[in-house]
Amino acid sequence: MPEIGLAVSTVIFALRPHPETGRPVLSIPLVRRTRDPFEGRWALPGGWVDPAESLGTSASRTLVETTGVRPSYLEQLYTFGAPDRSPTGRVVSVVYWALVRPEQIGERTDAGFDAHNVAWFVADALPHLAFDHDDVVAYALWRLRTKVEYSAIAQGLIGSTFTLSELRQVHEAVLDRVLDPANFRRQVESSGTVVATGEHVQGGRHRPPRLYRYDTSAPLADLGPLAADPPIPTPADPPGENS
Amino acid sequence: MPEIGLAVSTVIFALRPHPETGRPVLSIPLVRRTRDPFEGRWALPGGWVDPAESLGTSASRTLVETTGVRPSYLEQLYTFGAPDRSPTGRVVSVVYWALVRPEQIGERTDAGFDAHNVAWFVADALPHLAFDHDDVVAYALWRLRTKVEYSAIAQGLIGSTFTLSELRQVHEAVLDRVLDPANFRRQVESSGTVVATGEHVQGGRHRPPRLYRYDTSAPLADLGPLAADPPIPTPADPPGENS
DNA sequence: CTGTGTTCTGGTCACGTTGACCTTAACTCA
DNA sequence: TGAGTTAAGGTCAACGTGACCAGAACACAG
Repeated sequence: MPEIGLAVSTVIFALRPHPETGRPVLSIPLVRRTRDPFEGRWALPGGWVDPAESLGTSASRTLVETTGVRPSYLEQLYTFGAPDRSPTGRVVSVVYWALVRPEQIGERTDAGFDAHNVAWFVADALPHLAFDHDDVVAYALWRLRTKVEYSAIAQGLIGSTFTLSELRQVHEAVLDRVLDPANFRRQVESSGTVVATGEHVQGGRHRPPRLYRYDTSAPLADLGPLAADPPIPTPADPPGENS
Repeated sequence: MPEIGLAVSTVIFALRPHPETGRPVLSIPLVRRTRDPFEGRWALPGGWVDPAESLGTSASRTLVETTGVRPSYLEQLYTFGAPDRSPTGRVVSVVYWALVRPEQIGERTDAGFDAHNVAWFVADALPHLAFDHDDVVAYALWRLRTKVEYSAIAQGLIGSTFTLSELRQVHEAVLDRVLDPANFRRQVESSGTVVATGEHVQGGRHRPPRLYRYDTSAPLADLGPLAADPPIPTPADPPGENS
């Protein structure tokens, strides 16, 4: 009953400025393989499951270790276990997907971080990945795009306060489709997932938009009777920050 | 990286006559544990993953071996891997859920089948199960009930031809809620998943209902870019049957 | 043979949601 | 002061849904 390696991998999503247009675009951090199976090819961040830790904890740990980002949302995606998916032996991968807020993408410079082997890619223009990770990413993208339409997960990609225009841009970037501002407003406001702070953003050359905040009492996504993964522990939270 | 046992379990759903009322009710077959962890308690059918077989194949195999039923639908549900879910060591379980048509529930009498340790239970009145299988079943039930409302999986629980009244009873049994016959008819017919055979069912003391058949060109459920599990091989298909 | 009870089948109606579109508000900048 | 911009609120038609109604087509009792 052993002989089967158990790994976790995570598809991490964040909105980053497009390298050419500069507009926010859905992006994924990848890790370059430095060892034999698929050496030199890009792959999803991940690692072996420690026998003492849960699958979700294992995902957060390997995710932070390899990419340095701190996710705002983590959910199990699917378990991939085709017998031939790794040429070096049987490996079953429990895959998670995660969302990261722009402010949490710290540009790491600490020891143990190899900038040459970790890089962000535009989600719709990835290179051919190692293992079956092309399929994994395709499925994760489908899940994210499906879920952003019926749940409030977009908050996992945006800061704590925002204008409805900014929130709409998140949805547009994920769905890769322009949305009607007025209809988007109506939909979001009637959903009750969002609350106006009362403040307005000054400085634009137009009418100052209201600031909003997500209603923290509402769940970010409906997982049914499944308990959500525990929040990721923060190594160093800026004191005085009211997140 | 070993030390972690990898298992599969399956939550199998079928409609069977309620032991008291006789009306069709959502039911689940369970297996009584004959070995140490949770000995004597009922648990989901399953077993260890063979290093040579895929996860889906492993689920179908263990499912047939222990319960004898042949599923019409099989889908991965979730992977459970809490460190303490098995008292004898670390076990990660990839859980599938399956649907079985009434005609496929053969009452097994062959050797190797222990009727005393396999039994069907009403899904909403299960005993307290081994391991974390109570949670597993709760999640599977939620998924089934959610999915029956927006997909055509109900065909996995019904024979090849049926009246809309019979199909409605399947939905009612799954959702545990009565549905308006006229509205149900409108919804199903406009979905295009079902085709009238042209025949009618005689014999009832009322207007003879049309017979329908599922449109086999339409997928049973939308899994996104994920390939559906391969159809379960039939040990002995009745020849001449046009399934 | 006729009435009654049953389900089947097609229909109407009110209501809520959605996409398309319009209008005014409120700001900056030339 | 006017032009340009986005914000914010509104209308309207189309659509899907739940509640409900009514005739159709059978079996059965009397």
